[in-house]
Amino acid sequence: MAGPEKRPALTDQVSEATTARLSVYLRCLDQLAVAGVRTIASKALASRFGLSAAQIRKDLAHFGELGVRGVGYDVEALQRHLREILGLDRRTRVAIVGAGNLGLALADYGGFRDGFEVVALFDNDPRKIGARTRSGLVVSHVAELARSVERERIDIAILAVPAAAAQRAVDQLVGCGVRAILNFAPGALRVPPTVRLKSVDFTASLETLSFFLAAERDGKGASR
Amino acid sequence: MAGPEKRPALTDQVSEATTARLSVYLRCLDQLAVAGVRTIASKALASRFGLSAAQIRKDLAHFGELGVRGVGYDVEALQRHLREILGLDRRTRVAIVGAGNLGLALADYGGFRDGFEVVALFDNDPRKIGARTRSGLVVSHVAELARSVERERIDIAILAVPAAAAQRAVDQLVGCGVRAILNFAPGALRVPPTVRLKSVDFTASLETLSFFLAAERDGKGASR
DNA sequence: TAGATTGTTAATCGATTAACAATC
DNA sequence: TAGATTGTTAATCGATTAACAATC
Repeated sequence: MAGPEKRPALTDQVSEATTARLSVYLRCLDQLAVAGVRTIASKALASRFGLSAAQIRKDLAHFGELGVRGVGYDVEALQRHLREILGLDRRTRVAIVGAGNLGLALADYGGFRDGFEVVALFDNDPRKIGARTRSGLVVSHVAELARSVERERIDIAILAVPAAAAQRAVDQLVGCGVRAILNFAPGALRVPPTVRLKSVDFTASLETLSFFLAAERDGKGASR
Repeated sequence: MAGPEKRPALTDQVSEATTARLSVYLRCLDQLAVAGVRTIASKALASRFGLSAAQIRKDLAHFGELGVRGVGYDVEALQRHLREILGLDRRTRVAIVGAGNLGLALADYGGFRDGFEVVALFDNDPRKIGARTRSGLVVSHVAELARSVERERIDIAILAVPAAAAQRAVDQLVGCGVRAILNFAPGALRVPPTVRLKSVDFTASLETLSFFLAAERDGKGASR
């Protein structure tokens, strides 16, 4: 006799690629809602980005029957669903580690979705401690990290330190109990399997473009 | 009788994923070289990040016989090869469009590889024109874009404008003949097939992390 | 020669796309 | 009912991994 059905965890079923697309779908729905569109078909949605309608339907189907056959998706309802799926229906408290150019820019960046609040900013350079961002956030010393993560109930840490300092900073964050890290430092980082690390390696992205330019220059270029 | 062998373009053979990894390999080799390591096996290299040795060998094999059987890869030689493959053996001239927090931070960011030079910075806000970054770069009006792209021989444009302005800016860049764009604005963008667009959507990455936290909270969380 | 490690081919895995029955 | 479009299953495609012959 079989044991009780153990449904596989949602995060195991849903690929990283799918998850990343959910954000893009939501952003598009926001535009549609503003434009007064009430209902949209996967095909119409697909034509807005370069994706296939089947992929959109499959991505969304992970989370239940979100559409209506013969009709399409209700824009507002799907917005609400995606917001909830992405955890955007609650406040997410963010700490930024690294108060250099990038860390400061991210602290004042206006493009995060409602719900994300940058509540702490750290650096290890004594000269930066106590400085204020334009939005009034004060730079704290990383020695305060553990205390702050607990008191401020940090959900996600954004890492904006130089590559050479990144692994140590990650280790500190993990030691403080941070479960999710968005890393802007280039290069590979190690985290224990319980911690989610997502890296935004824009230097590598830039070098990818450089690769394509070099290949085209050499006449080995793409034909696309 | 068959026509002359038409070798498929290098950029068609090599996947985007492979290309992105080349940067990471190179960064690792730089560390090894500094540490005085002369030779490294794919297996040892793999253990440094979470990748498999087979994948590294396969990635590198796209570009010729870069290793020595029975021995491994010569660190310095592989460094040189990767630099050349990635086009890092020449200067790459970069323009940044958008002089907000992020654009200014990127203009002064110290982490780009040698060879990348930020030579121009644009905005459409008259109040920002003429301002100087810490490194002395002057903000120009986007109306100057076409002239500047030609005169400054811009290779790559970095887009750091708000989401709402991104598509228009992309269209302008494309109109000016820019062939490669690194985009930091969230959301989907359209470019003609001749232009390489690489997006760094860190807001989507942040929302991905938020998704995992939400899933774990609901007990649907990952088991990994 | 024996041991090690590559480059490459074959097997596996996962993600995307196509097709279609279900159903509004 | 006819037309449209979903959710889902099957087919395709591509990328990763495993295996091994080549060779230092």
